[in-house]
Amino acid sequence: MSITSLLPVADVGACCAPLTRETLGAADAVGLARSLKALADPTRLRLISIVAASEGQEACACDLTAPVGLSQPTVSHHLKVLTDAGFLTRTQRGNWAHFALVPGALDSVARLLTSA
Amino acid sequence: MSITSLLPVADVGACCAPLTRETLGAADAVGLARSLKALADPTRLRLISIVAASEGQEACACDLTAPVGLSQPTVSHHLKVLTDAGFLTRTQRGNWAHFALVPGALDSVARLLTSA
DNA sequence: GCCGCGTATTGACACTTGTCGATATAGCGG
DNA sequence: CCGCTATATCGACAAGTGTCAATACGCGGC
Repeated sequence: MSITSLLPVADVGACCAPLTRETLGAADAVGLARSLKALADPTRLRLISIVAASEGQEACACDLTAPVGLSQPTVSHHLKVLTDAGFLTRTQRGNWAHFALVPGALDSVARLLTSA
Repeated sequence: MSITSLLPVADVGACCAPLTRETLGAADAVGLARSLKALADPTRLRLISIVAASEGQEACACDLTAPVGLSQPTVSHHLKVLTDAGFLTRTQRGNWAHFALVPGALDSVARLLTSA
């Protein structure tokens, strides 16, 4: 895990004007890039997708390992990255960990990329 | 440059339903991740932003090196990544290279991230 | 034809990242 | 209290990435 991910995360969307409206400051660019980096992995995209498709937009970690076909530690790692980046929330319920979409997090990033 | 970028690029948007509508297939996930990877760098975001803010959404490469404060080869590299990913187009005019935004490319990616 | 200028490519380097096996931690049921 | 199950962390490794200095390429002017 890089140092960068220890800095204030979950600032998704609390940023700036869309890319194409005015030129991005260096700091804003770093922040947006951090969010995009968290998304820029096929496995993580699929995990988000699966969670989003689950009812209540929430899924048990135990149901996430098989679909992506990777080892349990690896999936756990990806879930942590997504959680640290503010796209998922983690709640422990009994013995199981449940991950839910943070409403609006994806949309915030999308809004920054949109020109309209 | 990794092998992946040699595969059919510029397929931005010619993909699939939004992440949150239905679960992403493995292949689609790889494609979207590739697009996001191209964007997930502060320097590249700033380059896009500068190009977008230029008139005609087009800028000369000579005007792009100074603002980001990196060496000329590095900027050239980033511009190539963005071009290969289908976000910019390159046109040589005399001695100078001009880079323009591909209309709708960013929006296509944004649309895949949006739930609405 | 040669030179100078703008841009791209190459080679090298440190750093980051995705992955796994092994291990640690935490909660439940007996 | 003990073992079982689910999840997280650790350590290691290969592969990918951002950066630069050096060099090559291409075009216009002299």
